[in-house]
Amino acid sequence: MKEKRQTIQKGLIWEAVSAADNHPNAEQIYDSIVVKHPSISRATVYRNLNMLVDEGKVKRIRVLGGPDHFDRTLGNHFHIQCIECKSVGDIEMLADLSISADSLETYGYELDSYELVFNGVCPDCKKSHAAKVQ
Amino acid sequence: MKEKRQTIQKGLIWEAVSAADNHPNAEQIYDSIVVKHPSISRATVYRNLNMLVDEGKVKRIRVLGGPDHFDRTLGNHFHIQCIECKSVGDIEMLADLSISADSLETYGYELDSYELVFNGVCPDCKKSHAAKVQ
DNA sequence: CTCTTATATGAGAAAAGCTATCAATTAGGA
DNA sequence: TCCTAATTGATAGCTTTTCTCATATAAGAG
Repeated sequence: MKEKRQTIQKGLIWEAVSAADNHPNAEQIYDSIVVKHPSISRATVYRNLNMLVDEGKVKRIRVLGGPDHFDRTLGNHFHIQCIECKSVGDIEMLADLSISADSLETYGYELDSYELVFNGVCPDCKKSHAAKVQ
Repeated sequence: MKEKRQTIQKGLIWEAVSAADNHPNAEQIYDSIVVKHPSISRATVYRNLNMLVDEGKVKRIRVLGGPDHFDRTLGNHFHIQCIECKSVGDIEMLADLSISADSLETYGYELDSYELVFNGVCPDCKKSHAAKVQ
């Protein structure tokens, strides 16, 4: 009795996250699937995203005042969210936080994960500001 | 017509955040105030916490799967949350992220803030594990 | 000190995001 | 093909936070 069945839905959700060039949230993933597979439920999307996160195949990106975003885990990088349009972009590894993470043991904690998210104004939104000011 | 009135409630909320040695969430702040000032409303607590965050007097700590926590901003430090008991602790500055932050401009972003949260098991929860296993 | 009025509050409804529940469906081994 | 536990879809429910609006109040004007 192994357990962990492969289902159509699981496949579609994994595809949707993998294919996305942005960092979609659960609703956006649902939207992208429901066109081709109208019977899919939001609950299934949330459930499977959680599974993928638990399995380490997908990273959950928690942002200020909005739904979680999801990212196929491909190497070490951080994220930056635009505080205006809410889009999420990638930031290449800037600091080696794994070193910092190790020293956490001096605090008596057993480290599980860490999350670094930058907040700023993206190039596009900066541009539209300039347009408005003129 | 300046505008930004000082109220009893504002004072109480600021006091509550300042006095707390842990990193309370909105509900805990409400609870600590309501004993002495029973008429205070949750809405007022949320409203004023948001103001304090906007003014930079208080830092919002966003954690996985739970309410935001709040911390009086005192110098540069990060946070670590126990993934079991949900308590939030302080971590002294381990890496100079302001340097990393500067280089974000190469991405065309205008940086506003960043947030680094570690997730792990706190000393107390580790202890109770050990107790159970034996 | 009183009047004025725009800001702030309190109470509760509502929104947003996510999880729980459960009957019906289905993957996949026997 | 059959069996059965895992999974799904639908929806209710929960948690956290914001919104709405009538009422109360801070603080400047007179």
